[in-house]
Amino acid sequence: MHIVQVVLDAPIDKYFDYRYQPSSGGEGMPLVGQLVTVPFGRRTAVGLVVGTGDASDVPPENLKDAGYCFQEIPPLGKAWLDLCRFAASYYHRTLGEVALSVLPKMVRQGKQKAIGKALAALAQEQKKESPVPVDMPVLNASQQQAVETILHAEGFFPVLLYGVTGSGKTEVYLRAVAEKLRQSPDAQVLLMVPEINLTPQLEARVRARFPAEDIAVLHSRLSEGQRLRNWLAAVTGTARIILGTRLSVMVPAPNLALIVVDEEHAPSYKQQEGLRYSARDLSVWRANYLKIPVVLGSATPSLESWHHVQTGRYRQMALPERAMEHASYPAVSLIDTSKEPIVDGLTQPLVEAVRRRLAKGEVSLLFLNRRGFAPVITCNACGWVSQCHRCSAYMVYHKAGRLLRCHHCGLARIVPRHCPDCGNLDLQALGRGTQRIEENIRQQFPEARVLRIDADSTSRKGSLQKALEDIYQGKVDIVIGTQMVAKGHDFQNLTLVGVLDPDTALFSHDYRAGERLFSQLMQVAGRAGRSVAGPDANPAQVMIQTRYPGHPLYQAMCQRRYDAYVGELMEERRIAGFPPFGYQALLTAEAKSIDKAMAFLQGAKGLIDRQQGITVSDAIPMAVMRVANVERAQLLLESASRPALQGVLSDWLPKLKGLKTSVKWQVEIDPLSI
DNA sequence: AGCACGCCGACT
DNA sequence: GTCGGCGTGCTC
Repeated sequence: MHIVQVVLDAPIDKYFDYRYQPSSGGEGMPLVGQLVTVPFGRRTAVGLVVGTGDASDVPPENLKDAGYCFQEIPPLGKAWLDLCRFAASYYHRTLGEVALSVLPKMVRQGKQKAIGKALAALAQEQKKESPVPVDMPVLNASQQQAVETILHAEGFFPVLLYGVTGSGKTEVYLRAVAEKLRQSPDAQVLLMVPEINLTPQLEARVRARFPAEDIAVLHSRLSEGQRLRNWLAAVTGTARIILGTRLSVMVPAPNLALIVVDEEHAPSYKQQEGLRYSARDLSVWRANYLKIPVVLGSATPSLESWHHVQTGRYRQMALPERAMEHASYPAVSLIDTSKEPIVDGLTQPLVEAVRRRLAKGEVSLLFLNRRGFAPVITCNACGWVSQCHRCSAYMVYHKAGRLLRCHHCGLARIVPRHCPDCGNLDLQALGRGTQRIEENIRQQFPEARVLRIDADSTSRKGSLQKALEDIYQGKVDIVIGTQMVAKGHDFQNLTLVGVLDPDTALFSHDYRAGERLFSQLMQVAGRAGRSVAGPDANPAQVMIQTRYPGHPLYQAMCQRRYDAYVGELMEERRIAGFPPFGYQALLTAEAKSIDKAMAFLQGAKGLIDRQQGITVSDAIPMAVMRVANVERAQLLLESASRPALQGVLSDWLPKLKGLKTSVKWQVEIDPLSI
C-alpha cells in the first residue's frame, strides 16, 4: 500500500495520510515536495507531500485516496521545505499554512490547465540571443573591494553594504550577480527590492545588463498568469535571476548561489498581514542554510543589521559617497522654527530658497508626510472635532469635494457647513497637509508650475507615472509630495528639498520612528543634486524646518553621519532592552468592545505559566484603538533571549488556540511597530 | 481554515 | 410552523 503524508493550508499542525493508487498509466509515487489534490472533509484541497511510506497509523477504512499528483511541477526541494519548516516554527504557524500560502494562487488552487500551459510556454521560449554588450561602469576602489569580498566568500557570508544613494551599491550587486552566473551554468540569484513599482529603473537596469537571461520578476501586482509563469521559471531553473519584493524570498529556487536584499532596512520587507514574516530575516536564514553569501544593502541600515556588524556576525563593506563624479551630496541645513515663524507651513528662508530656484529654472521639492488639506477640523465655539465615528482617529479634511475622510477606515462625509453640535458657522481647519501647502504655494508663486504627488493625486492607475514623467521632462517647477516622492526616482535639475514638518516623529510612541525618519530624510535628500550637469553647477540644498535643531537626529543628518545617530539610538535600545538587544512578540486582540479585548489579553497573560526570562506587559489599547468599529488591544512579550521567548510561545500559543472565544487574536514575532 | 451539524429567536 | 444566528467539532 502506498501512503503519502500531506500537509494542507489549515491551522492544523499535522499531516494527513492518503492512499495513493498508481494509475494504469504507471505513474510513480508522488515524491516529497510534490503537490497533490486530496479529498478533505467534503471538499477537495491541494496539499503538499511531506513524506511517503507503505503504512499508516490511520485505520485503513478511514484512509481516502489522493487524487491528482502534479508530476509536471518539479518536486519543491528539501531546502525550500526546510525554509518553510523554519518559518512555520519561528512565526508559529503550521507547515501547511506557510508552504501553501506562499505558492502562486494558480498552483494553490490546482489549476492544472493553466500550469500545463505555462510550462509549455516556458519550454517553447527561445533561448535568447547572445548578449548585446553593455557598457560596464568602471568600479571605484571600494566597489571593487566589495565585489571581491562577496565573490571570494566561502559558505554563509552576510555582507552589509553600507552606502548612500548614488554610492554605487547597485553596480556592486550587478557585478556580483554577473560573476555568480558566470561561475556556474545553472546558478541562480535572488535580488530583492522593497517595492518593485517604485524602482522600475532597477528592473530596466538588470534587464539591460543581462539581456540573455530569463528574469523572473515576482511581486504582488503581477497578474496571476504572470506570477505563475515567473514562479515556474524560478522553480524549473529556467530563470537564473529572480527579481522581486518580499514574497520572492519564499520562491523555491533549486540552485541559489547569492541573495541580495536592497534597502534592507525597508519596513516593506515585513509582511503586515497573514504570515507576518520578515523577508530580510528569512533571506539571511536561507543564505545560512544554503551556505551562500547574502548582501544587505542600505544607506541607513536597520539597527538589527548594524548590531550584527558590531558583534562580528556580518561583514560591513562601506561605499563612500557618490560614485558619480559630478553629483555631490546636497548640503543639509536646518531652519529653526522657534526663530523663523511658520506661515501656512513655510518659513521665510525656505520660501526664499524656492524663489531663487524658480528664478534659475531649477526644481524644488517640498516634502510633507501628511496628505489631505488639514488633519482635523474643529469648531471654535464648542470644541467639536472631526472625529471618525468608527475609529479613534480624526477625519482628515480634503478640500477637493469638501470631504472629511478617515485615513484608517476610509469613511467619507461631506464637510458640515456648520458645527454639528452647536451650529456655529466658524469651523477651522487645523494643521496642514499637502493640499494646503499646494494651495499656499500656488498663491505665493502664481507663475510656477506646481505638482502635488501623494496617494490622493495618484490614485488613478498610471497617474503617478504621468506625474513623474512631467517632472523628468522639465514641466514642473515645484513638487509637493509625501513619502511617495522619496523613493528611488531620479529627478533632473532638482536642487532644493524642503522638509516641512518632520518633528512629530521625534516624539512618537514608536521607538523605531527616529530610525525611520532618518532613513526617509536621507532618501528624500538623495532626490536633490542628482544628474545635475557639470561640476560647476550649484550644489543642491536640503532645508529642514524644525523646532529642535539641536536634536541628535538633525545634527547627524547635517553631517550625513548615520553612524553618529545610530550610536545614539543603539544606546537607547540597549538601555530599554529593545531590539536588537531584546526580542519581542506581540499578541493583538480584536473585539466589539475594548473591555472584551482587554479581558481576553489579561486572561491570555494568565495562561503563561513559566515566565522566566521574559517580560509580559499588561494589556494595552492600541494607539488607534478602534478601526472600523473594531476595538483593538495588545500584549507585548519581551525577552533578552530569543530561545526563551520562543519556548514560552511554543507552549502558550497552543493553549490560546484551545480557548473558545469570539475575540480575534494573532501573534506577531519581531513586530515592527507596537 | 472550511464546512458541517445543532439547538434557540423573529418572520413569510 | 420555517429561516438563520454562530457555538463546537472534525477533517486522513
